[in-house]
Amino acid sequence: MADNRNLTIGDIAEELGVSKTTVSRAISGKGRIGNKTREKVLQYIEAHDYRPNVIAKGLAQSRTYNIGLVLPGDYHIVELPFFQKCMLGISRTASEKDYDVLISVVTPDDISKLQRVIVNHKVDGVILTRTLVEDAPARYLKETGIPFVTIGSMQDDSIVQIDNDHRSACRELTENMLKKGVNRIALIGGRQDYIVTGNRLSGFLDAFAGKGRAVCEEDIYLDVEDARQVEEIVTKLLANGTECIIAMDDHLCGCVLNTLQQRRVKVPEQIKIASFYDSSFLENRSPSVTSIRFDVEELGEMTCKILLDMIDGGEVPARTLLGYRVSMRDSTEGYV
Amino acid sequence: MADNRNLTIGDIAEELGVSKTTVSRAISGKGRIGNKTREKVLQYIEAHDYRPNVIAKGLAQSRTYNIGLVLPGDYHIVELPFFQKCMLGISRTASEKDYDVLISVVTPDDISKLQRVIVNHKVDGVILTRTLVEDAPARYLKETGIPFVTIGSMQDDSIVQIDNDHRSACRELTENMLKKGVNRIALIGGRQDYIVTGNRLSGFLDAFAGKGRAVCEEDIYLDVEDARQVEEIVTKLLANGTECIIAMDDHLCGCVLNTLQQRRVKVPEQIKIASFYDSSFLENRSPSVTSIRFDVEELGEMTCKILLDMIDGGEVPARTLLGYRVSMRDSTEGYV
DNA sequence: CTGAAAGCGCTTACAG
DNA sequence: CTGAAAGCGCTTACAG
Repeated sequence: MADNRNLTIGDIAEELGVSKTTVSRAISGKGRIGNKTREKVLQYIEAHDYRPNVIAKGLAQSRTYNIGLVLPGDYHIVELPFFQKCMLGISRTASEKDYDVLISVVTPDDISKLQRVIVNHKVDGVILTRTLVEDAPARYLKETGIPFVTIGSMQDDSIVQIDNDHRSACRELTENMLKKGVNRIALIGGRQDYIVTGNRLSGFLDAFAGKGRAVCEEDIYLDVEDARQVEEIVTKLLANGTECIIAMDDHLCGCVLNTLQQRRVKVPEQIKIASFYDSSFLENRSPSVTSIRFDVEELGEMTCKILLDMIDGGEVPARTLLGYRVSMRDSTEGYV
Repeated sequence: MADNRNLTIGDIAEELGVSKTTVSRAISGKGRIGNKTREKVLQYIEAHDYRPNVIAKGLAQSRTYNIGLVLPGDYHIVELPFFQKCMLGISRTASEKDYDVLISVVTPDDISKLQRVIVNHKVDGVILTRTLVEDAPARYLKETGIPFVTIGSMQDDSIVQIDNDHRSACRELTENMLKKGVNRIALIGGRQDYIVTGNRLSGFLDAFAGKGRAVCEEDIYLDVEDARQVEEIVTKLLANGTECIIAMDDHLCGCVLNTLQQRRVKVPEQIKIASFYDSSFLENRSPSVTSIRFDVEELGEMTCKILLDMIDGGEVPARTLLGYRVSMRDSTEGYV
């Protein structure tokens, strides 16, 4: 194991009485080479468990065989399983192509960790795992010219984007509720800097518009971040005659459920609840919570595949939209 | 920005009329060099925003300036915020020393992703983020001779370990309950393959032994993984006269709370609950849940620091034990 | 089909 | 204090 650490292309060449060029060609499959010669080299390699030094290979080709994965370092965000699942999908796909994943953690006001990785030439391309209205990382990457893609949508069409269809998803969920005869529906969402917040809101509004219904402005709460805010909002909504609350993520939904439990308000009898679903945290609650599911690992895989294609100089679609599934559960039962 | 991509040490040397050697020395600070010469080079570098190619530097020094972070790919585990928080601490510390973090995801029966990274010489050292009784990754790394450390304890003293003191933590928590006059305490824990499970169990037993009390065998449930199992156990415990349930992690605790809620069992009046705390998911539940807190980001930082020392050939402590905090909250109130 | 040589961008003995 | 040269382990025109 430890003793083949230093087996190089030169060693093999010498041992086999051929040139390093030949060995290199046998390995890479590039350039003309005799069949017998190739076999001989390949066999030797196999037998001695030779592994090329990817670093040296990278130097010669100006490649690193690494992709950069940019993760948000903000407090709450980090705890969402979304990023972890993304990472799994990305990592798996990268491995298959002999690429590795190098992480850098950024916050909206500090992208220095990303810059370091780029400037040090440590990656061949980058994946951004969320998109902001004012997206400093995207702007920076665009300037450098390095291949990169975003998970999440952006206005800028020149940026390659992969996303789930949050707008349609939220529309469909809302429509389902309207069809049931639930009329007074409230929406609680996170930061408006996140583009996804706006998309979900649009879907919500689409559903109402489709039915020719008006939305109460006071039923929409955005930029909600902590449990205390949720508590206040829920209190207001209960007094309000709200029939259903849609939470834009599971963290918010958890806060809503806790508040309702404290107030001894029964779900779905007194109020209905729905959420966006990334995690298993809501899975076993009772009642089970209606929610929208995305296949986040698939999202990661697809994203990585597209980035790798870009790095190889291939043509890739400017925008890729993945699906979703609306799971109606106990928390929205009733009203026929 | 994009145009200084190719500024090399050779360009600088030529421009300044010195040798590449000199430039290299000015940058690295190694080797004797005239003060004026150094200044001249440094100024040029500053003015032209030169960034050394870390890859080339690495090749020459047989270094990569990357550390490998091994993450578990098992289903449930991935969702625990523990690993994400660890990663933040590690990444931050690594950045400070100009190192980057490269991730590889392994499962107990497939460590090929880790092997690839090692065999490709892509990292200078490795961090294992959990420890198993039969730890394939640790065994493999030990064989290769590469510097590595584990987050979590191991039997093998030749392996450098960093861990929180789970045993003492669980002992103290249990003692607190015993002191309150709570006698019938049950313990629900995860897989026994995880060394941490055993440590927490030991702490639990320590507390009873310290008071000269016997533990009911039937109050201890290990290898519990899913919500259904928890449900059965809780049902049994309720029939049993159990006064308190200690859950070994927040996922299990969440399952316990859900079951109790379904059964309309009141916490803490009818039964008391305590947990181990990594996340904010239990934070806003009502009642608030008594739990043990660890500073996971600090754990990550410390671990990274120690690994970097090892890589630099420094002496490091074989075992580093970090603290904890027991937070008594509403879920264990009562009994004086 | 095969090889000698230059090159990727750095570092580091070895001389001076 | 400074430099010419070899080397890290690979790739890739250029010849033959």
